[in-house]
This record gives sequence, C-alpha cells and structure tokens, in this order.
Amino acid sequence: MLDIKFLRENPDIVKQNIKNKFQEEKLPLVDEVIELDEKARKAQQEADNLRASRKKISKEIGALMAQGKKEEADAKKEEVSKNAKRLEELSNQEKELQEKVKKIMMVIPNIIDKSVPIGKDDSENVEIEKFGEPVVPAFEIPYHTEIMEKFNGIDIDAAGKVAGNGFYYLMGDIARLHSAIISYARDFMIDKGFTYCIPPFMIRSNVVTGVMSFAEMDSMMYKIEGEDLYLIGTSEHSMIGKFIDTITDEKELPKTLTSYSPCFRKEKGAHGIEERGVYRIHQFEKQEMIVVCRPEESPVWFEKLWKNTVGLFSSLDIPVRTLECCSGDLADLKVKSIDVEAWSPRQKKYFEVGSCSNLGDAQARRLQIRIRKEDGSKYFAHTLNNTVVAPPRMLIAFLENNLMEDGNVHIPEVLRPYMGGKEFLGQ
RNA sequence: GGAGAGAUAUCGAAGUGGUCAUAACGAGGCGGUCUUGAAAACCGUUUGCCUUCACGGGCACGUGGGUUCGAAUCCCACUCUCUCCGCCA
Repeated sequence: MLDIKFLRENPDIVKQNIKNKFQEEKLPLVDEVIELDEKARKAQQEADNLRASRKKISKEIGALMAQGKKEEADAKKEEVSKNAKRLEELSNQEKELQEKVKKIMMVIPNIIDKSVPIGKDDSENVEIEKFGEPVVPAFEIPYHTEIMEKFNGIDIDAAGKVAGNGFYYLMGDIARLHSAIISYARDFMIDKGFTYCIPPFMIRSNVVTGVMSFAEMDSMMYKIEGEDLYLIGTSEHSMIGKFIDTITDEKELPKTLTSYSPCFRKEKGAHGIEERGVYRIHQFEKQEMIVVCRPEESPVWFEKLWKNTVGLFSSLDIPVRTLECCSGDLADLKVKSIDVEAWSPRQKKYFEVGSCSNLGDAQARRLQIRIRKEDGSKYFAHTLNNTVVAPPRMLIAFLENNLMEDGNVHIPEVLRPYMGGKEFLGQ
C-alpha cells in the first residue's frame, strides 16, 4: 500500500508504475482516489469545526448547570441541536469517503524497484545467476513419486481417500529426510544469526489483509468456518503479523527471524502434468526467514536473504539459479522479488523452490509497523521474506540430484547427523 | 464449556455523566541542581493518530455500536487477560 500523500504529490509516477505492471485497468483509480481523498479531507475539516464548537458549548452547558441556570443551559442545548444533523451527515460522509480511499489504495500496486525488468508475465522473468553445474546423468531419472515409492516413502492414494487431492503421506526414510531437511535448515539459519520461532498457524482477517494483496488472499487462504481465522499460507504471515501495531526503537533493528510452520494453500487454478506428486499441494511444511529493517538497509538484506537459500541448496549438492520476477509477475505489494529455482535433471530445466521478496514499507503501512528514531520521530519499517526451504517440493530436487545409477540416493554429509549417520537412503 | 473479575500513558494505579485527560498519586526513563564520584534529596521533562503552509482544530481510556447538549463513567455486541470449576495433548 502506498502513502496517499505520495500518490497525491506524484500521480504520474504511480500511473507509470501501473503501466509497467500491465494493469491499465487500474489507471483511472489514481485520479479517482485523489478526488475522493480531497473530498474526505474537506468533510473532515468541516466536521472537525462543528465538533470543536459542540465541545465548547457543551462545556458551557456544564458550567451553567452547575450554577443552576437551567434555562440558559436549555437555550445552549438548542444551539447544539441545530448543528447535530449537519455533523452527523458530515461524519458519515467522512467515514464513507475514507473507506473508499482505503479500498482503492489497497489495490494500487506498490512502486517497483528500478532494477525490476519490465515484462507481462512469468515468461518474461530474467535469469540472473547459476550456482553449481546442472548435470544431466547418463541414466534416466524417474518421476519423483516413483523414486519415493521405491523407498516405500509416499502414499498419495491413501491421502486422497483421507483428505482428497493435493495431500500426501510421507513415510519411512522419505518422511525422515523431510524432517531432517527442516531441522538442518533451521540450524543453518540459526548459524546465520537468525532467531528461531514457531508462530501461530492461524491468523485473523486483519492480519491477512495486512500481509497480502486481495488477489493472493482469494487464491491462497483457507478460512475457518464460523470464526475470524485463516490457516496461514506461509509463516511469513504470522511472523510479519507479530509486529502489528508496534513501535520499535531503531537501535533494536534489524529483526531477523527464521520460522517453521506448516503452510496451507488452496492453489486455485489449473495444474499441469508436472505438478503431480508433491510439487503443488494444499499442505506443506516450510522453514522461512523474515527481516524487519530500516528502509535504507532493505536492498542489502534482500541480497543476503536469497544468498542464504542458494547457500543451503549448494550445501546439499543441488544446482540452483536465481530468476528475477518481471514487473507483470510481481505481486502488488512487492518492490522486488527473486525466485530461487532448483535444477531438475529429469526435466532438464529449473523449477521454483523458493521466493525472496522485498515488500518495502507496504506491509508495514498496512499493519502499522513503525520504528522510532533516537530523536523521537517515526517511520514505517521495511519488511522482507524468503523461503529457506519447503521440503516436500525440495525433496523432488533432492532426490533427482542425489539419485545414483544403482537406484540409491546419496545423502550429503551435512544432512547425515539428522539421518542417523546414513550415507544412503534405505541403508 | 460454566461462573466471576478486569482492560486508563513505559509500569502500577485514581477517576463511576460536565469545571481531572498534555490523565491525580506512586514508580521507571531522560535532563538538571547538589556531590571528588555515587546514592539520597530537590527542580524540570516523558502517548499516539488525522488535518492545516502555519496558527490552530479534531480523534483515541481494549474494539465497534448506542443513549446524551456532553461518555473513561450508562446500555449492547465483540476481543483479550486473570481466578475458580469442567474437559484435555
């Protein structure tokens, strides 16, 4: 969400940004919101004046009553009543206009970073850098569910009966591998100085609307029936929500947290053939990292964050690349975003395993996350988030890249302490 | 789930319809006086938001409504906290 003052003073920047994101349909909203905002402020000023006079007269009535001058007091009451209707009218107008302004401001996209490539959709995302050799082995790599089945590690059919499409049972060594990766990722981030955290897995609607755009909310979030609660789509939601309505002293920044949680997603929309198995599911587990920092530091943290993910995958012998989200593919709240993609030797291409985002002050403004400088002045923080690892999906990359010709799966050294010292799966 | 109590500034807490909300009183923080230094004592200071070029004005006593000329105070709903009982990993 943008600052209305910024929009008021820079309508052309906001409009150009909307064009850059290929959302032409939102262009008229800019002038509309400027007009509504002006009306709202006018209504407020007039209402404030009436309130001021009412306040003054009411005090006078109090004084008269105390002196027992009832008749004079009654006359004053009359005076207030005269303006009551107009004040109520203005109050309603004020409220209504302000709500309209807010509603529009919620859908006007955040100003994207200068470095973001302009493009319509995900097909125009730009590869930035490769890490590790994307090897294609001489032998054929089976589909990930087949590898898992070889180790009696997955039961999709049973999950289908129990919970429906988009769920899974992981079992035995595959399940253990899943937990091992989460534990390893947790310790990896703790070693980087992040504070480990287990957050609530459900959040209220005011947090939901604070951390994501409406489009995301609609396609992602599960609502609990009869209660004002949603299952989180990622722990970022409850982790950023942790700071709702807070004022933090600047010297306590940056806040660097790494959190574990299950994630629940509706995943509305069509799924292709490559999304079978555990690629796109309604429930998965994830280790996440979030940062709350000063605005001038957020670009530096952005770089640090995605490098953490690259570092983690590299330590598990999985080649990855970074892909910069183009303007059209960037969610409305985001300033800049990079996907980390893992190499699939089976598909001979990279696929998404993590996403690193700088939200600027958009979440902070919606959630009132403020920072107090030493001189007492305040500003909105910048927030960032990034996937450390989301194991069900990353297992695909792990199994494909560590599979050996004899059908065994090699366990990289760093993971062995979490796997009972095993060098190979099913050992 | 049942019964009760509560929510006021950094913390404790007073205020139960008007002249007590830049919020009594106490503590803490900050600045100062005194002191070789510290403690003590004393003096001063210490919420946020909206609006305005500014002067100023408005809003906020958990949240949202209502009653009233006027609400921290009365009424309704909701949220959260505490105590007791029940249930429970």
